[in-house]
This record gives sequence, structure tokens and C-alpha cells, in this order.
Amino acid sequence: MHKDLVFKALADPTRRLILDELCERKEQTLYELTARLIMRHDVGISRQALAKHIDVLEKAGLVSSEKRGKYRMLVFNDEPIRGVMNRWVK
Amino acid sequence: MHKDLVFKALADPTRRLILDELCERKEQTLYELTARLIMRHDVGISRQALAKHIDVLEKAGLVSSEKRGKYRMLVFNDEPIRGVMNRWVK
DNA sequence: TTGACATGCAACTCTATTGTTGCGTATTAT
DNA sequence: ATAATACGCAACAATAGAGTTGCATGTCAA
Repeated sequence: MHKDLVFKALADPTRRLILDELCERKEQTLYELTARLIMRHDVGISRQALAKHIDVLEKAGLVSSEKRGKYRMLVFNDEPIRGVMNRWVK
Repeated sequence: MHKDLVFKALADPTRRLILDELCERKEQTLYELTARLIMRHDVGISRQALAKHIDVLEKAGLVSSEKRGKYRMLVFNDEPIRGVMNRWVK
């Protein structure tokens, strides 16, 4: 787990919203997520842009995805966040 | 305290090194810090670039600076980090 | 006062990131 | 089989970020 990827992933506000959303509803498809972000959080963004964010989050280990038929299920994983911040705070 | 600034500030590896260094030695001048980063962490970077990083960290509230004569003393502040990460981790 | 030192400011590259558009592929319902 | 659905891929534009260079400012010691 590369910490740099985690910090970089968390740097974008849209990606943090994605984590918020996935934290609430553990499993969602990309389409569900896009819809909910637009409806509930007024995120004006395309599905492709969202897919890119998901890729970044996945490479950071914050999200894992699983293909089920034509759907891509997204699952939030908080493990990389644990311990990353304890670096400077005692 | 704007969380976005904190996350953005933490996204850069050089800035995290700065925090590491300032966390160890609470008070340092910009010159001291530059020297120590180059010597101990092999950071090939100019003083001006460091100053920019300090500005970013300061706007995020992670570092506060105080002018003492011709020196600018830098002090680390971990307060913004506390609580920022508890967002997704229970 | 003069020179050396520590820092500040601004313009300029260079690269990475974000977002879009267009098209292609695989899966499912009819 | 065919059409709609959900997603993947690649090229492109626009913006933000990191770093450098050059010069200006303020402070302190001699």
C-alpha cells in the first residue's frame, strides 16, 4: 500500500464525496453512484470522469470493484486510511 | 479551517517530509529546514520552492510562522489533522 | 554605512491532473 | 437476433501544481 497514492486520492473533493457516498451505501454500481452524486451532492460530472476517479481510488486501495454481469459493483475499504494519519498525531 | 486545503497540502510528498521534519524539531527557520531536507532526506529543491510549500502548509493551518528579525520561525501544528480522517473511519 | 545574510515576490516553464467527447465492447431483456 | 443498457478505452483540451530563475526587500554585524 503506497501512502502517496492514498494521499493523492484523498486530495480531490469529488473523490472524497465518492467515499462519503460509498461509506453510506456499501455496494453500488458506477451508474448508481453517478446518479446519487448528481442528485444528492450536485456534482456536475460525467460517468467517464467518475470512472477515472474510481480508478484512482482503486489504485490507492480505498475502493475495490467486482464485475457482476454487466455491472461493476463498488465497495469502500477504509483500511488504507487507518494508520496513514497517525504519522504526525500522537 | 478548510478541509480541502488540508488534504491538498498533505497530497505532496515533499510537504509531508516538511511536516516530518518540523514534527521532530518544533521550531526551525526556512534555511535550517531547507538544509536539513537536503542533507537528511535528499530533497533536491530550491529554497523558493520550499517557501511555496510552507505557504501551502500555512494556509492549511498545518504550519504557523513568526517573523523574528530576519528569520522566519516555523512551527508545526497537528490540530487540522485531528478529526479530518475520522470522517470515514469509525 | 556597507556588505552579507535570510527571506519575499513575480514571471516563466514543465508536467500532472481533471474533464470532455467519441467510439467500442460485453451483457441482458424482448 | 436485436436493441438497450452498463461500462471500457483513447485522444484531446483546459486547468492546476511544482519548480526554477532573477531581482527586490529587510535585517544584522562589522
